[in-house]
Amino acid sequence: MPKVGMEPIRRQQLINATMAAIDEVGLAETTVMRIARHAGVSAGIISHYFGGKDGLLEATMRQILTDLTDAVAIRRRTLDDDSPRAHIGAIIEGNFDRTQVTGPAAKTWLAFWASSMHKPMLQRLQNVNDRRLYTNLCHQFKRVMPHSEARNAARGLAAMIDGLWLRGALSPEGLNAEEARFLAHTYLEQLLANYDAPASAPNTHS
Amino acid sequence: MPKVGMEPIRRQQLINATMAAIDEVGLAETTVMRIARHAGVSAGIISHYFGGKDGLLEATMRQILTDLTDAVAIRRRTLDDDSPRAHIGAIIEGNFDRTQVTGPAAKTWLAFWASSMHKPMLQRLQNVNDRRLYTNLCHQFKRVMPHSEARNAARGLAAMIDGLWLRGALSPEGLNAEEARFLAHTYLEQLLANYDAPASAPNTHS
DNA sequence: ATTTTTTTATTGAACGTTCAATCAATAAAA
DNA sequence: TTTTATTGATTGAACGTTCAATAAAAAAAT
Repeated sequence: MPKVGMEPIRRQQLINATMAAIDEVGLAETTVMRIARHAGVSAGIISHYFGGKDGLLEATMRQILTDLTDAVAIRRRTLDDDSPRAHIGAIIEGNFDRTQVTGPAAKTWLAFWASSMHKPMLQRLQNVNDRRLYTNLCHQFKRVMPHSEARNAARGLAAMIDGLWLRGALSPEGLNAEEARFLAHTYLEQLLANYDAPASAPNTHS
Repeated sequence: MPKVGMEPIRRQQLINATMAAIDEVGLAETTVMRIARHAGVSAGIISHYFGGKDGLLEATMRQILTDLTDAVAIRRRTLDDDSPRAHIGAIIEGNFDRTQVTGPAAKTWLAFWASSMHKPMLQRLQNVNDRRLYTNLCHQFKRVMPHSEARNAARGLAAMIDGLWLRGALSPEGLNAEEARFLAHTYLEQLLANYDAPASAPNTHS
């Protein structure tokens, strides 16, 4: 089977297999053999392409974070309205896209989240992303409210997004993305209510 | 050292040592030897009192959940005001007490949270607690707003509490409990604003 | 076109390490 | 002397990594 130019293909295969394995049995029981079996290759290949198991795990987390960043960035770039509400709305939407909020990516994300507490490299990646979410939210809120208010709004909305997502990942039924988005947007409207004109229709507590 | 009636003492010692170990190096690298060393006993004693490592981990999670439940229950029992606002406020306060929001309990909690995704017994414990938080919030909100509204308010506040706590556990500086409580209470006031008279002073966006 | 050589990709058994669990031995209290 | 509590060396299983062997494709030579 050795064809030339296998590297990018195998790398992606193994990253996907890693997510599948973590989704299946959790990070603690994800062995290189299980990952290799998912990818249909041998265990040794992991060390060959990623230097070892840790390298593969790091690459997998990197991809998840990249996917999230892209999901947000694309929505913000294709905005027909430059208002803070539109930007923050796009951030919410992007955070509940996550390539696939349901399925392997979701549980993998949470597994890495917990793991990052004690692995400096993962913690660094985690922190960069957390800070970006907060900074972006803060910047938009500051356009319509005092800075101290904006900081609290950003902290609150960031917590709500993570909390919705966390509860979704843990609930047996998985994350109801539609409901999560609704709750986040409703909260956003409440935050903006005192400073901005309502979006399209006033929120009528349907 | 063998005195009679050591069982409850050793059990507590080992549970505390488990939290200390998880706080120190994370769940993945928490071995029975490390726990035993923290407790100042030998590794074999863990199997003797808890049937094995898993038994000890389960007991540790049970205690954390019990502590949380108690922290909420105590505050709700000593309420001088039976209003929904007071009850929900007590739930918020209890959730940010957690015996010690900072320190070993916090990281242990998150570690178990992630682990519960693939361990049925931990998942059951996790679910009972999540459901209780939601049910309690929902019941109080229903006293002042339509049921469908109340459900959303409860889901939103539950997500905010978990999200604040999650971000706190992960941030290098640890959870700022005071700030978290402030954000949660502010959100509560926003949720109640349309249905209830303000608490003591109107919220003046300080 | 066919054969030979070189390069690249992959395998999987072997190795060393780590860990949880066990249990016979031990020691202190009753 | 009996009971209770505890130890810690041992055991067996599981894991990640390594590396010599292998096999297929690509390149070179015929």
